[in-house]
Amino acid sequence: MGRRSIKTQRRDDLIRACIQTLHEDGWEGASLARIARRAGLSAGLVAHYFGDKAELMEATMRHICFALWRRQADLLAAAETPVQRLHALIAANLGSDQFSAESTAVWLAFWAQVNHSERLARIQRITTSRLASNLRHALGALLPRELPGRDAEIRRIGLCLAVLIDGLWLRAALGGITPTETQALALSTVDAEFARLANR
Amino acid sequence: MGRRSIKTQRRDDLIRACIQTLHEDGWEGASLARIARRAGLSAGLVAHYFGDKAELMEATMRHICFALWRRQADLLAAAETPVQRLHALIAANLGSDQFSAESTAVWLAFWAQVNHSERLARIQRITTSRLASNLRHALGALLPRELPGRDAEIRRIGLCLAVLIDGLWLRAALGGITPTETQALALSTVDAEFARLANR
Amino acid sequence: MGRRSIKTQRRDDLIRACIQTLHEDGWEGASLARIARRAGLSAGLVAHYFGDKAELMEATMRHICFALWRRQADLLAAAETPVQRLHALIAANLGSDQFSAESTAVWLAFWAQVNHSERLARIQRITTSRLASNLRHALGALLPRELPGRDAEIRRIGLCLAVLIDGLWLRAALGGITPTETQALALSTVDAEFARLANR
Amino acid sequence: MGRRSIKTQRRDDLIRACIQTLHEDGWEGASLARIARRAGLSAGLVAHYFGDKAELMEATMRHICFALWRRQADLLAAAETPVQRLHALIAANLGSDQFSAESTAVWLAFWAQVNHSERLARIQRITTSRLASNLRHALGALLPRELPGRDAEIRRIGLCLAVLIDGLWLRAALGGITPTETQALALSTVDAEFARLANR
DNA sequence: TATGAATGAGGATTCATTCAT
DNA sequence: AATGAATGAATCCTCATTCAT
Repeated sequence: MGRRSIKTQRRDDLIRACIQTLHEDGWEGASLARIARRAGLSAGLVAHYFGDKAELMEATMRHICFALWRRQADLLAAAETPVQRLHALIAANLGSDQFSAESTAVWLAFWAQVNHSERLARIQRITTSRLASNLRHALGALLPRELPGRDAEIRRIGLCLAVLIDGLWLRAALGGITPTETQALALSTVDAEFARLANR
Repeated sequence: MGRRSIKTQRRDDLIRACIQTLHEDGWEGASLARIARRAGLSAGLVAHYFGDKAELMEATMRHICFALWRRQADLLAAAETPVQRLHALIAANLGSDQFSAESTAVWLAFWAQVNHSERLARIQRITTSRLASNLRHALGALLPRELPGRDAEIRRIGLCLAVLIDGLWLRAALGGITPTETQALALSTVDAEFARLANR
Repeated sequence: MGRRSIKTQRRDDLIRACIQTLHEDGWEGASLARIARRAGLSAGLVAHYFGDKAELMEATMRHICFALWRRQADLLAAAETPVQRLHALIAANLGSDQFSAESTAVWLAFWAQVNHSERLARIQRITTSRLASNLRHALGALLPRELPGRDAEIRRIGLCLAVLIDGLWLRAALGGITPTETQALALSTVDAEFARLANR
Repeated sequence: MGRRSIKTQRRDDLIRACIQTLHEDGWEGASLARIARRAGLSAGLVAHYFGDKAELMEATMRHICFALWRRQADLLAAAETPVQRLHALIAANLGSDQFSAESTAVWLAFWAQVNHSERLARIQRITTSRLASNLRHALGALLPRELPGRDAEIRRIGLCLAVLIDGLWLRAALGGITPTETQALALSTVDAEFARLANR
C-alpha cells in the first residue's frame, strides 16, 4: 500500500499541529501562523490544503470524532454480551486513549464554537446522537421486556450516562479528574440505576 | 436605599452587555467595541472602568458565579431537612434562573478560557469546590453513620452529582435539553444511588 | 464659520491622498497603507473613518463627481443664452480645473472598476446621465422648433458630444492631449453639426 | 498547413482565458490561478510559457491589438475609393467583431494600467498612432488640395474621429451603447465635418 | 511538458489600548 | 465622566513565483 500521498500527509500534520496548539494555546491562541509553525510548514500552506481556517478546524474536529467513533466501533465489535457492550461504550468514551488532556481540551475549544458555526454544530450533533443511540441500543438488550415504562427508562438511563460522560470530559478538560476514576464512576452509576429498577 | 454610584451602574451595564454578547457572538466575537456599543457606551470606557478586557471578562465570570452562589445560599437557607438541602442544591444549579441559554453559553465560553487564564481558573475552581463541598455536606447528613465506606460513598455520590450537573449545563449550552427535564434526571439519579446503597 | 470637524478634515485628507495615489500608482498600487502614509495617517484610520476600502474608493469617486457637477452647475448658472449654456457645459467638462492629469487618471482607474462594483457603477451612471440631460436641454433651446426629426437630432448631437468628451478624458488620461486643444475640438464639432443641419 | 506547436497552442489558450477573465473579473480579479484554471491548466505553466504575469498581460494586449490591426488592414485592402477607405476604418474599429463586450472590457482594464507599465504604454501608443495615421491618410485623399488650412483640417478631423472612436469604446465597455448605433454616429459626424468645410 | 508543493510578501481588516480633550 | 481620535500589532487570506519531480 505504500506511502501516503503528500496531500494526506500534510493534512495530517496540520491537523495534529492544530490539536496540539488548541490544547496549549486555546482557540484564541490558535492562529494559522502558530499552527503552521508547529507543523514545520509555512502559513500559506493551510490555504493550499484546507482552503480556510474554518475548514482546518472542521477537519480537526472531524478527526477527533472519527477516532472516537472508530474506538467505539472496535470495542463494540469485540463485545459479546449486552453487558459487555455497555461497558465497551463506557470504555471507549472514557478510555485513556481518547480521554487525554489533549483530546478533552480540544473538545472544550470546539464546544465553545458550536453555537457559532453550523458546520461544527452538525459534527457535534452527530457525535452526540451516535453515542445516545448506541447507549439506548445496549440498554435495550439489558432491561427485561416486561419492565413497566421500559422505553422511558431506556431513554432516561441513556441520557444520564451520556450526560455523565460529557460532564467527565468537561471535568477532565478543566483538570480535575483522572481517567481511571471516571470509568469506575460511570460503571457504579449504571449499577445504581439497575439497583433502582430492581427496587421498584 | 439610595442611588447606586455611577461607577457601579456603568460596570453593571458593561457586564450585562458582555454576557449578552458572549451569548450571541461567542468569545471570539465579543470585542470591546461590540460590548460597549450594546451597553450604549464608548469603547474607551472599558479601560476607565475595568482597566482591561481581561478584567472585564473576569468580572463578568465573577458576576455569573456570584449569582449562582447566592442562589445556592438562599435555597439552602430555606431548606429544613437534609433531603430538602440536597434538593435545594439541585434546584439552585438547575433552576430556570441560572440554567438559561445565556448563562450556560457564557459558562461554555469561559470554560474554554480557563486553561489559559489563571484568574479565570481560580474562579472556576472556587465554584466547583464550593458546590462539591455543599453536596458532600448535604449527603453527609443523609447517609447513616454506620454505613461501611461511608466517606468514600459521600465523595463518590457527590462527584457523580456534580459531574452530572456540569454535563447538564454543557448539554443545555449546546442546545439539546430543556431545564425541566434536568432536575428530574438529577433527582432520579439520587434515588438510584440511594437504592444502590440500600441494596448492598 | 469655524474649523471643520476633525472627521470631515480627516476624510478629506484621505480622499485627497487616495486621488494622488490612484494617479501615481494606479488602482493596483493604491493600497490602504500607501494611501494612509501619504495622508500622514495610520492605515487603521481608514476603517475608523470609512469602514472599508471600498467605501473610501466610493467616497473618492463621489468627491470627483461632485467637483464636476458643481462646476457644471456654476458655469450653467452664469450662462445667459442657449449658446452660452452649451459652451458652459463644454467648459465645465474640459476646463483645466477638472481636466487635469490627476482627475483623468482617477477616472480611468474607476472606469476599470465600474463593471465590478455596483456602487461605483451607480455613480458613473448618474454622472453620465446628468451630462447627457444637460446637453440635451441646452441643445433643445438651440435647434429650431420646426426642424424635421428634431428630437432625434438633439439625442444624436448630445450623444456625440458626450462621447467626444469621454474620449477626450480618456486621451488626456493616457497622456496624448492638452486641455486647451480639447475645448476647441469640441466647439468645432458643435459648429460642424450645426452646419450639417443648416445644409440639409 | 500542419498542427500548431503545443507551445503556440498553450499560449493561445492562456491568452484567451486571460481575456475572458479580465472581462468577467476585472484586472484585480485576474489572478494567475484563475486564468490558468479557466484554461484548464495549472498555474505554474504561466511561468513556463510567459515567464511572468506581466508578460502574459502584455501578450494579451498585443493579441487584442493584432486583431484590430489585422481587421483594419483587411478592410482597407478591400476598399477601392477614398470614401470606402474612411468607412473601412470606421467599420474596422466599430465592427461587431472588435467592438464586443469582451474586447472593450479588456481595453478598459489595459487603459487603466498603461500609465504604470511602459511596455503596455508602448503598445497603446502604437495602436493609437496607427489609427491616427490611417485616418489622416484616408482624409488626405478626400479633402481638396486647394482647401485653405488643409493640413490642420486633416489633423483636426482625424483627431475628432479617433477621439470619438475611443469614447465609443469606453461607453461600450461601461455598458451604455449598442454596436450598431456607433457606426452611424461616427459616419454622421464625418458628414457633419464635410458639411462644415463646404459651408465655409 | 506539466504538476502541484512550498514559500514569503503584501493586503485588508479587526482590535485592544492609549490619550487629548 | 466620557468621547472618539489614533496607533500598531496581529490575523487571515491571496498571490506570484520558484522548484522538484
